[in-house]
Amino acid sequence: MSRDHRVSLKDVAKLAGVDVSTASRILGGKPGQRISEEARARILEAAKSLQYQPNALARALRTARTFTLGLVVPQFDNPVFSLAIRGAEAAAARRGYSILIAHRDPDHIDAGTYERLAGTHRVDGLLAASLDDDRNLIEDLKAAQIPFVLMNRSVGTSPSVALDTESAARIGVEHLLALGHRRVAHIAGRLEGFNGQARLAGYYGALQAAGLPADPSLVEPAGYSVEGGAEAMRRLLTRCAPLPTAVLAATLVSATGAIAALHEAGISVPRQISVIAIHDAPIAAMVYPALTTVRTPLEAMGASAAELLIDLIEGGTPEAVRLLPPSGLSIRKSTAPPPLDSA
Amino acid sequence: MSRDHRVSLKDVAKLAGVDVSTASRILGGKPGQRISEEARARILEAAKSLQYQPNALARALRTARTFTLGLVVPQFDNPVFSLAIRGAEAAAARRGYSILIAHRDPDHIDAGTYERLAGTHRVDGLLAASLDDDRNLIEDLKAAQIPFVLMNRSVGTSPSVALDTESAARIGVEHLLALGHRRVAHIAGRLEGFNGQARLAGYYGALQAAGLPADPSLVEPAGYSVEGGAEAMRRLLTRCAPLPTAVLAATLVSATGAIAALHEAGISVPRQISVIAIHDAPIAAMVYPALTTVRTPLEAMGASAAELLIDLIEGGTPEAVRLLPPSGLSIRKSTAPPPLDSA
DNA sequence: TCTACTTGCGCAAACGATTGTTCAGATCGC
DNA sequence: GCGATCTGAACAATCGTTTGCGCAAGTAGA
Repeated sequence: MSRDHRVSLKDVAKLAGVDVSTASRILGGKPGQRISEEARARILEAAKSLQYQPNALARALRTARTFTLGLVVPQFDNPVFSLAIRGAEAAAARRGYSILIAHRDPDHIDAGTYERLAGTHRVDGLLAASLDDDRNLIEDLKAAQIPFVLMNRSVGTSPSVALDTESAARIGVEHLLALGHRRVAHIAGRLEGFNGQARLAGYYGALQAAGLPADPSLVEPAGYSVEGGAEAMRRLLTRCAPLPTAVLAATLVSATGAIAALHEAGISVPRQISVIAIHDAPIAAMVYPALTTVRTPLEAMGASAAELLIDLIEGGTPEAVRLLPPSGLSIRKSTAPPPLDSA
Repeated sequence: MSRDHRVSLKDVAKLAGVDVSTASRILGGKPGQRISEEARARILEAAKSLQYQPNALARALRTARTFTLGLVVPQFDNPVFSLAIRGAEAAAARRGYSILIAHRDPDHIDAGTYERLAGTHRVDGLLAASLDDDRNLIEDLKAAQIPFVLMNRSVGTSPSVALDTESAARIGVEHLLALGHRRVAHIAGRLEGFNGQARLAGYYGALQAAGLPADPSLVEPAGYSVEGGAEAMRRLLTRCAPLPTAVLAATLVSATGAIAALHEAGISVPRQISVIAIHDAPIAAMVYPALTTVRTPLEAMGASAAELLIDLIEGGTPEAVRLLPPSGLSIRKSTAPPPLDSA
């Protein structure tokens, strides 16, 4: 691992007394090569004694394969994405790929990010996580014929791995209904996006299945920030005539904002109003009261996206659109039966 | 950006009617080249019309410079590291570098991670974030003569960017003292590590400066998990004869655990016991009561580490060990004057 | 007008691998 | 014993750049 004279195939070949091409066939080549046992042993021996490490650059230049995946995320400090990154990195590593990360400011449209990754760095494929549906981007990637997988959302038939947010929302509402709640509000993300739509469907679906009316005045968009969640909660508190007894929050982040707003208003969680959030992460246990959540497989989403992308790159014709089901509830302290006088 | 026939320097040169070497000198070379204005214009024009993007692989092969930094982190889903990653990515991008990430399981010692990055991927340098001092690793990197920068800790004179945790701890304690507290406990991380030592020094330093005794029974190690923080708080509650009226927690995570334990014990925060934490992130505002924190420049740490590494790579002889001072307090709801009867 | 620079650019050799082709020697059938 | 076949390994081109060197033309000085 000395820097000044990195050992190359040439050194290995010289030591083993063979041509570099022969060394290459043993060390890097496909298995079906005709090489004598004797030479193979000498080459392996030489490679080991010199601590040979192939130069990925040279190999990539020749073969046009970098074994590198480009990962574009809108925010690193969102648990949804950090867990997904971790899953993707692990899965990629298992299959011999590395990950080149790039940040993409969601507000500042900049297709250059993808082009730099694909054109200059020659990544083999792109993992695109984003908060909203970006149809232009998808068209560009398709036109460029570069393998890509969408993460955290699904658009048309483009390859993607997303969460089954509809089921997650349904499960969340069902838990509240099982506790006895009949008036359940929904603090949504953005209603128009892929996940926003799915949550809404799950929320209404669960209510209807229980024979409850779908009341749009109980739904309040909040975006994906703490403050957004708090404001949405305040709006619900002032607007709703009989207050809801429970709330389904789109994400951990908006749930915590909502809880803060309830504290401010002097409303006890869960005694007066229960709160359940979609997604689970360590921070759910850290807020007060600890949040009951619907567990979603964030890490698996990253892993699955990486797997799918690699399958795509390596030429399989894999199933293209995956939706990962939630993996159950983490019942903590923020949900309870409704107050007795609410009936 | 079509895939099948990527445009190379040869294409540009042909279109401009010059040799590839000439095109290279204009497009990639250093500024001080002797080229006619006329040729330069033709080449630039050709490059633009063909949408030429240089192949970083080929360039790297020739120049032995990849303009890529390897970033090794022990956990992606820790706010300390996700913010640092974001800072590092942004700073690197500003200087034309990309970041290749690798996870390194802190429990599973595996030097291979670094070797793969340096040997196979040929990154220009390594950004090493870790939870504990890893002297072997440092020796290896030094021996390999590969530029590296330690993040979030400092060991000897190795290049590093860490937080001035000692000042952070001191500032935290000073805030508590200013509110009138005289009996301040410390929920520490791990006492032996770089940051653990620094926090302890800051904590004792502030107490001594105020003429207060240094009482080791008020210091309780907790590790870096929510549950660790809770257990440490419980131990303090049972052990300390007059209870402390305030607590300095090593991190956001242990602070939330501590608060949970206080809630369980029926102790009101901040009325009976104040809590202040080191580090600041959105979740600080989300716990109840909202945490007062000492703000530390996590994103700047990542950025500064990347900057320093790039300086190192590009041959400057920059100041090697940086300690970033905290940037003040975020005073929220978890600190208040001590109860009147505590004096 | 002749030498001596300067200028602008092309030639060709790298960088470190992969891979199609060639080629010498061994093996085989007859 | 001789041509055909097979085997194992070397030869050489190639991927897309960068860069030392040399060469022709132009310019200047004497």
